[in-house]
Amino acid sequence: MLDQREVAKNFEAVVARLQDRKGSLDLTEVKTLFAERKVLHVEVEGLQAKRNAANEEMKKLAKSDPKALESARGELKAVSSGIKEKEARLTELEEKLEKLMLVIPNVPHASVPTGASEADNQVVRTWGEKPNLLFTPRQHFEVGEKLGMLDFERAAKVSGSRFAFLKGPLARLERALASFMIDQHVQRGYEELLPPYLVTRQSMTGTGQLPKFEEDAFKTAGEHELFLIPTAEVPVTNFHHDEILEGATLPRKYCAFSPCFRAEAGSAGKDTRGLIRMHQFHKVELVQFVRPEESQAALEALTADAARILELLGLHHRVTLLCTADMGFASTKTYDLEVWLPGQQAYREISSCSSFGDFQARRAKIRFRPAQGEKPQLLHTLNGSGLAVGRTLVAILENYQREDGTVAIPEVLRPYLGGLDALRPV
RNA sequence: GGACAGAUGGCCGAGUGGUCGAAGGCACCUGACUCGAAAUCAGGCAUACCGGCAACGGUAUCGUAGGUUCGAAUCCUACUCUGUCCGCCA
Repeated sequence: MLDQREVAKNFEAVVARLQDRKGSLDLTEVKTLFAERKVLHVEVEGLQAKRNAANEEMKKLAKSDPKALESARGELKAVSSGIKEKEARLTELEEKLEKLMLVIPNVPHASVPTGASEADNQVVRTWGEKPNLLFTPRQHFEVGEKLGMLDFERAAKVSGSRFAFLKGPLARLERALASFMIDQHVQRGYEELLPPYLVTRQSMTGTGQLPKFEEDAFKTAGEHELFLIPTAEVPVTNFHHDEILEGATLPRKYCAFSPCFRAEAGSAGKDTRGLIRMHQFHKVELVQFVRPEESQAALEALTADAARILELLGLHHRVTLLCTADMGFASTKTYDLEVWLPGQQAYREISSCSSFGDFQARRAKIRFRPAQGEKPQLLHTLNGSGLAVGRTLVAILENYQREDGTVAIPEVLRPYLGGLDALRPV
């Protein structure tokens, strides 16, 4: 959520920058409501002050003059009900304003390129090179099925489309990847959290998934409404909901492994084959809580922490800076990590690292005290995938495949697989 | 699922319908004392919004939402959450 006062103060500039995003919205109503609210607010406060003063008199009359008390009581009753009416209108206005504010996206950082589509994203750097395969590389699902370790048909029977069973060594590889990533991040100063996979509406609103993107989420049936997390970002960011952190304890860095659940509404027909786009997948997430002045540097560092996993796995990839049109709702700036998939002959997103400014902190009420005795203020949040485990598995299957259908296991993962050096057909 | 208990400031914890933005304590800040520190003493110390250069003044906030009342932290109702015990279960 944006700061209402900032929006009111720099209205033109904010509107202009929001126009650069896709599907920008009209903010004139916000401006009008803000002005109206201010007038009404002053009015209500004045009336309340009068009532409070009158009540002081009542206190005295109660002792000295019971008769005058009775007549004054009638008058004050009218005053009180008048105030209540105005208060109700004010509440209504505020709710309307709040509702509008909740669906306004974050303002892109000045360093974010303006663009009209993902074609305007900028490649910032590239690591490694495309593997030199002396045969026509297969796509990961062909590799997996040939190995007899990937079963979409049975998954469809059990759960429908966009689910998969992994079998044997491939299932173990998925677990190994997650453990490897977590171990690496813990070594780099991230604290591991194992979060709840079901969260409240409030938590989903705190990080920005709601109210605007409810159709993307799975939620529980029945009167006990809970949402399946689309990413560990939601529980981990809300870990500090409504808290004031001591400045000396910043930055706080967490990593978390979790399954992620996504309805994938509106992506019908996209990536229908394979493991790229699933209703359920595993991800290791990095989340940071930092001082505002440190968030830009923290984004660079967090992105590097995520990219480092790809480097250790020897996977060729590039880092792109998303343009204004391609950024997520809550983000001020986002780097995507795109891994090379020889089977697809394409770079595919495997991590998305964002800085949110105080946008999430304002929604989730996360503050810090800069120094003892100083006033609490909103901190900045960041997060990024480190990495999407399923897509990493895809990248390994495609990049490490051999002509005979076996798949080499990257050195760094072998200790997690009992020394296994390759996947071989069963 | 059943039975109780509770929800107050950064933390702990008092609170009779008006004298309560809220005692007291802890933590923290300033000053005094001290060579310095500890201890002690004095003062300060919630958040948000509005007005003001400022001092300061006003308004709201005691889990959430309603209600009663001239007036609610205090009374009533519902809800949420937490704790304890019992049952059930991985």
